[in-house]
Amino acid sequence: MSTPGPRRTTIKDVAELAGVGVATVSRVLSGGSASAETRERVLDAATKLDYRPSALGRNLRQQRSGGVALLVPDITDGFYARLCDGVLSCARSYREPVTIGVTGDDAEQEADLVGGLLEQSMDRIIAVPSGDGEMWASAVRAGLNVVFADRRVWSPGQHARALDEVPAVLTDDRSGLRTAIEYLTGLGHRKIGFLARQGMSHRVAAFREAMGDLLDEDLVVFARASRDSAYAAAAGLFQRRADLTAVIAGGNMLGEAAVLAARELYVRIPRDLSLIMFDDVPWAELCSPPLTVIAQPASDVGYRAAELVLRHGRRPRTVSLPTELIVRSSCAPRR
Amino acid sequence: MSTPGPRRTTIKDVAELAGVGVATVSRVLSGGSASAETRERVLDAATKLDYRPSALGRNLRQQRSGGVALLVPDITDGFYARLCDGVLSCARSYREPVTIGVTGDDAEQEADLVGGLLEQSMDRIIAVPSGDGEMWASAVRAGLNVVFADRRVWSPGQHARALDEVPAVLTDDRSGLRTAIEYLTGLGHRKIGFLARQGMSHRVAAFREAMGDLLDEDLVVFARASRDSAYAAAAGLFQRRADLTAVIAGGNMLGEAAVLAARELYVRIPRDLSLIMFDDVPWAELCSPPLTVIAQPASDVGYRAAELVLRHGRRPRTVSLPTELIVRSSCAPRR
DNA sequence: AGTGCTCATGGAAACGATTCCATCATCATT
DNA sequence: AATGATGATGGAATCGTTTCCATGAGCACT
Repeated sequence: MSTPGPRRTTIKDVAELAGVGVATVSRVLSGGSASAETRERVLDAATKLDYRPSALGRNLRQQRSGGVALLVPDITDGFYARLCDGVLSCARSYREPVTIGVTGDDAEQEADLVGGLLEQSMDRIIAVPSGDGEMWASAVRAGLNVVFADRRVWSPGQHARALDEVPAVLTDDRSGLRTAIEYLTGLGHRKIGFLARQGMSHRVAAFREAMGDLLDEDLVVFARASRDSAYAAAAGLFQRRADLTAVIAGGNMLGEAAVLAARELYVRIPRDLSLIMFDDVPWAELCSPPLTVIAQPASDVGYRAAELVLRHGRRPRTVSLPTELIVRSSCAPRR
Repeated sequence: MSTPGPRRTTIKDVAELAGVGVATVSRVLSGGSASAETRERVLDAATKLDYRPSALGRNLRQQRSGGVALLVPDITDGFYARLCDGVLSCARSYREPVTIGVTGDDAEQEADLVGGLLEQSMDRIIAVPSGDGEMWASAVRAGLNVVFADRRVWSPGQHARALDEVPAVLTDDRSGLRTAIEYLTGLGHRKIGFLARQGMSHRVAAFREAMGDLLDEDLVVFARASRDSAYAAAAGLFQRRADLTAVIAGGNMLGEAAVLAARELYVRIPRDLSLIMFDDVPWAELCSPPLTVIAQPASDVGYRAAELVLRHGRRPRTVSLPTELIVRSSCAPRR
């Protein structure tokens, strides 16, 4: 059935050809000390045999499989796609493979995925967490090396501080939202809505805070992770509250849904409704009208997170990356 | 430094608690034959100890690491993101981890990545191939279990047929292009351009074939994998050939670039130029004007490819998934 | 009763690397 | 010249699983 082909060349073969012991070969190849002459003989033999150390053997011995895992809610979302890209590009320079899983913003799937990783003895993981702190706390206790990206999660109990030590790479949503809201209120808007997705509680909290007295709790709505749900949430909000004059979409899928729903309901942007969207995606400029957005350095978030988990040096608690309001044509003064 | 914590429970512990040999435990757990009583005792012990077999040990023994690798040109491209999603969702049901790499449509990076996978003893890979047949042929000879997705590559020599056996999941570009071109010629267009990206030679070939006598080789242009390059290619074509009245973009990034370039150059779509884009992305509808597209079932491509590589049953050579022309507002009769 | 067959079973040998530890040579110091 | 320190070296153990093989029990048939 399978190819009976020539056995893979092992460290033993190299040792034999070089006339040394396997231990010496291992040492030379992983930068240990050896005499110049031996080193040369080993290296020679290795190249002659085109020897590639088997990750399998190494992994078993070291009780950990190499590589990094990456958990995102939805790889189809441009933001997370860029985040992945950032991780991938950093990991590449370390020659570490990246295993990706999508959680769909669902705690159960997330727990499943993490369980699978544990089974693989993966011990490094970058996650956009969806689940409860409980699960992550136990994962950390199990020795998993976690870095949070885009959002984080806190220790459930007031005693357990495990999660509070987990490094995280976030975007500065708070300040992004603040400038966005300043911009909108400057245009005269008072009734400002927020379209959120499950798992965006940090962003919602920032919105609430930035809105201050203006906050109308009825104007923040939640959608689940799907496009349909986003559309339903947007359409529902627009129909329910005719007095709404501006809305902030918590992500590009929400923004897309908002544009679509507005079009469907004959709500004109920006004449009837001003729209600001989180995340600057290429189509925001192509859209009609071009969308004013809060740009986030998605790729950098991924890259930095990967650095944190891979370099593993002395690491800062949390790094926060700047956001930027890019004004295009989807906002107008309140009429 | 590392936790001195309680040793991971191994198969040996289970055997001990159940009062049987390790071999028996292994058999029971992997569905071998055993007496009812033994089976129960083993299962009991396993649950009591919360035993999870270590993938590391298994992998070493079986000389192959589990999981699937997936190579795409650019995960930031909506089409490939959806393809990934399809693969991920299929792999999930098999509980197989997926390792993703991006090639950037570059043969060298691709070869690097494949080398890395070999080192990891990954033996199953789904790839959108960029490189030459040589590399893939040698990978197949090395025992790699390859399935091509979205496009394929043929054996370099006329003797070596290794690659021709590799299964592939493709979209029916040929028929998609044919209907698109029929549509355009029906609107009176004769000078039809094609915006391609490196690695899209199959699509270009299909375009050439479908164009027949109408083909003007000067109207097909190539871009590299970046957004800038796509923009440059589109702008170059539009400026160089004022007689162009219609253009087909070979992918959504090319389409985006075409819209942008047209806008920049005051070329009005569809009045001055009709545009059809490969791949129906959400923003195509949001764009102004909404874009006529050749829709491709990206997610299905991924899913089917994953099925092929994971089920590994008797497998068909190649499966071709239908495309669909979705007419929106980016094409108009030639004036 | 003896022979042959089918099972369940457990010991032990892989798999390929790293790493502990003992050995030995070399060299400097007393 | 004897001792100690240093450094290079290789044998062997180890990681956790699967799988080969031998053993022995149970049973049916001659």
